[in-house]
Amino acid sequence: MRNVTIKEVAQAASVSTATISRVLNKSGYVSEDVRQRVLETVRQLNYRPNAVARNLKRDRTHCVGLILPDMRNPYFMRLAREIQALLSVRNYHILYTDSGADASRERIAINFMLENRIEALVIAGVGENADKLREVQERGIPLILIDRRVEDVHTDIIIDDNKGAAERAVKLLIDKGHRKIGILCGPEGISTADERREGVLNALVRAGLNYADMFWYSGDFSRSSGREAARQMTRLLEPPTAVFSTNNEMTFGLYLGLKELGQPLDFWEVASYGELEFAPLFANRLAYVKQNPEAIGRTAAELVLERIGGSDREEQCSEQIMLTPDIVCM
Amino acid sequence: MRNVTIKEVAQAASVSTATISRVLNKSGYVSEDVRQRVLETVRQLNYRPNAVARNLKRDRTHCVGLILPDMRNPYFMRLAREIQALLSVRNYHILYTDSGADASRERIAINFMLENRIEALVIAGVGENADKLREVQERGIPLILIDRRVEDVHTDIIIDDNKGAAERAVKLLIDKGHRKIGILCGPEGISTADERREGVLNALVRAGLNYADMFWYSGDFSRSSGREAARQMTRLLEPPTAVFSTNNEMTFGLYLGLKELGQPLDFWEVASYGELEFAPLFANRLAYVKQNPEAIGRTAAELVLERIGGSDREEQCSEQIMLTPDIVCM
DNA sequence: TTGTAAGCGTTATCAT
DNA sequence: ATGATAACGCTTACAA
Repeated sequence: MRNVTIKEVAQAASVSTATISRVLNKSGYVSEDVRQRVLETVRQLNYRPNAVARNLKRDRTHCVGLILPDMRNPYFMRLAREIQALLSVRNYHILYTDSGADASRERIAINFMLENRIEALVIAGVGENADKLREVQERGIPLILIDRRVEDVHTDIIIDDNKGAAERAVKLLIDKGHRKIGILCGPEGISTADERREGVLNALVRAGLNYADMFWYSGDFSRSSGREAARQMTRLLEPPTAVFSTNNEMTFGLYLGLKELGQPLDFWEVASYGELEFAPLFANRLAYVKQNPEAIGRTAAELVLERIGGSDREEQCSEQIMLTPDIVCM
Repeated sequence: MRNVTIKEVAQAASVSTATISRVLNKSGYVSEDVRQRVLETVRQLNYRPNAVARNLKRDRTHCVGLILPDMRNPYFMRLAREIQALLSVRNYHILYTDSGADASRERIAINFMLENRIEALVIAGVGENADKLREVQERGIPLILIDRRVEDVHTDIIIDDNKGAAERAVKLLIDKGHRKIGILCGPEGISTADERREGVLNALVRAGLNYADMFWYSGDFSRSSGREAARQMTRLLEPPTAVFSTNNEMTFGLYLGLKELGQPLDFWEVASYGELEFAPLFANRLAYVKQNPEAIGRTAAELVLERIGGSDREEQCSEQIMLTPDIVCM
């Protein structure tokens, strides 16, 4: 069954396409009986307007792009869900891509979205596509960074106080008396990783501890790198007595690693940046930085609507919205 | 910076729009020097073709719709990620909606997708929109059901052998000697819930056990209903000695409930339909039906491509692909 | 090898 | 209150 066009509806209802359009968009005047007749014909022919044509004509798509590094991470999905929920109320829809934390896939996704004339882009970027992101801006598309900064891109951003929170988390370990701490870092270049590392350093310095006394593990925010860290740290002659993991997936991996190694899960005092959903089930000796992905999502959605629908003053100031997460001890 | 149109590029390169189009699409003949000149101009003007216009003209959007009931459930997200990965290789993109297991939101999403002329729809439906789904089919859009059936909709479907797997899981509990089992059911009307319930009944009948001797809890596949089940079951004068939970979220909730009630996590022998990512960390007395969302995603993606690109024989047979999950004991 | 122009399905302006 | 009709930005016969 081919799709019916507005022209065919017009013919069937013996009115002009303009009238059909007016009825369907509730724009302009149309007499009640004609309106009824049109509506009836629309129903009979099961007419469904072609949004592609409408988008071309109106030069708006009601689509917002969303690019995230991993849709299996509940943190990002809670965030995504919140955005979607809020935008859908205003009849905006999401073109969603999982970049897999891969710069080239991210580029492809941005290009696709550009060609499809998304009206705004929300992205937790891998950090290497500053040029593309600037292009987005130059084309007048509101760009909203979430979770991570991108060097040389200046725009709205919604982000944790990564440094501060990491510092507090590590301080907590130090206050409990730990002097040798395993630090599981994320990939350099990702702003969250860098800032959290800075926070760690701050905490050490303030406590008069030595950088070199810690065990530094450089991971990639993945589960498997957390696992690997566990393996390495248990093998040390003098293993750390506590661990600070800079993201939730690595923390998860750390526990998986301990389990595989036959060690008890409370082998270390652990502090984690980011929550583990299942932590309440078993954890003791665990503290975590409680992020609020829903808040980020909500703020992002509001900002999108503001920027899209907003006034036409060309230069709006870009906002940096910083969230201060709590630290939760189990 | 307004978007440049093909016309402007043509002017700047002093050729016709047709030539630009030919260069960019590598279609038809164009001399090498003109080609170079065009490419250069395209670069200089930073021209980016308008996919909306192209889609209208070509009558294809390269978009596939995906509707899932909950993007926070890792099961669905693993599935979604796999679909996306495979489709993106063939330059297809995903229009993704979280229906929140809500029929009316699902309707809205389907309508939106219909208007936006998606080329195929993959959906784990709530079950109440058979009419809409049939409309999708009638419009010639390949429809692929995953995970759940929808009554009166006949099309490709990729699905677990829910009944068989549930039966085996319950048999396992019975074989271990359990005679009073708590059964955590999902919402009636959702095919997975219904089929798993059937599987349970089969297992009971085959073992000569009495329906009425079990504790039946009717939940909604959510974490909180699992929690509530734990509360009710521990309050019984004669609590069950084992539990079969018909989905992963309820199993999670069950454990959360136990924890809140101050009970040990191995209070019950548990069998769960669907995996808990963190189960390896603590679980004993847990068996689970190991689903394979990646396989479902992969199969769905392949089917989409086959249906879209496939030959034009109008009537292709619809396939029912049934996966047989293993049961894993921890 | 290149250009002209019709048309994709809408919306919106201008007549009437 | 309604109808013609010119766009929107592209692709693709068809001409040249």
